[in-house]
Amino acid sequence: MERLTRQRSALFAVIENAQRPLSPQEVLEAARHEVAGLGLATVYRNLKLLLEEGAIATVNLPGESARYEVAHHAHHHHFQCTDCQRVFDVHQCPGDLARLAPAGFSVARHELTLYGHCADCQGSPAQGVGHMGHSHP
Amino acid sequence: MERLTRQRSALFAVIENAQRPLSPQEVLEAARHEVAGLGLATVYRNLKLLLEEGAIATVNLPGESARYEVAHHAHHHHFQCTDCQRVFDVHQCPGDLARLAPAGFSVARHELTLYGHCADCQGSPAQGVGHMGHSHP
DNA sequence: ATAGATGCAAAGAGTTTGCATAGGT
DNA sequence: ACCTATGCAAACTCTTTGCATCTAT
Repeated sequence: MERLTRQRSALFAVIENAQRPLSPQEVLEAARHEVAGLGLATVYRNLKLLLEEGAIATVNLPGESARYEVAHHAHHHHFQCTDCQRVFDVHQCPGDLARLAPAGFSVARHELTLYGHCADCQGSPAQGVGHMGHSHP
Repeated sequence: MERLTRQRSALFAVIENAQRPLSPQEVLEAARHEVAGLGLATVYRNLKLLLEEGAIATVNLPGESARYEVAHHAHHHHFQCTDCQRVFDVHQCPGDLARLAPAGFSVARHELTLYGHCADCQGSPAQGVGHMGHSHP
């Protein structure tokens, strides 16, 4: 049976309260405010557990390592700001993408990532406003 | 100035002749048929060089490490077969995705990946026909 | 009390870099 | 001859695993 430890709840709370998908490192840093000696291995182990029980979901963007967000089962996509590197949810979907595949191929699923400037980075071409740290410093 | 070595031309030939994006490991294995003692570091160094001179392009799919293909500058997307893991080009594009982003966000670019069964894997639910190896054995 | 969870450190996988040598030009 | 490119091995980053200890139940 699973146990409710301080680290597990802190870790989940961090993901739940984030307004965007977080990397394991970001989760570690945020959760350490709550649980001082938290180790990175514990973060990875709990991310795997939370994934298995469906509490969180993996966000994989092209060329980036995995981020994690609370599982909101609705189909959605992601937007990455090319200034601040933060990732945001996009709840719209172009739909009907099956027709794009070559003849003889069947399409079951798709992933879409949009790139551009987020609302905070519109005016400032080199850095965001600084709500949260950059993924790529 | 750059030199034309056996390894560099073999390496580029492999990518040029492939009908799909290849991983560094796949490039190594294929190029070794031509240049016996080829090292992985040489593959990585030449991939970087070929990228810089615009001869090849990186193909980044969500959750996968980078693959490489010849640079055909036309905008296109990719399809990954969920059976054989191979990646194929998709030359169609849904277009007009800017409208999907949240208000205040500007969209400059997008990446789209389709998933399903390729032509070869239509009938066989567990493995492909075996033209080339699986990325995830 | 007991079995799962933690933290540390070591082990893996993928990619990059340092260095002496080989080989284009 | 010169100087880039190569191959090997070590370094690095990210993630996973082994193990002794801790702790929720």
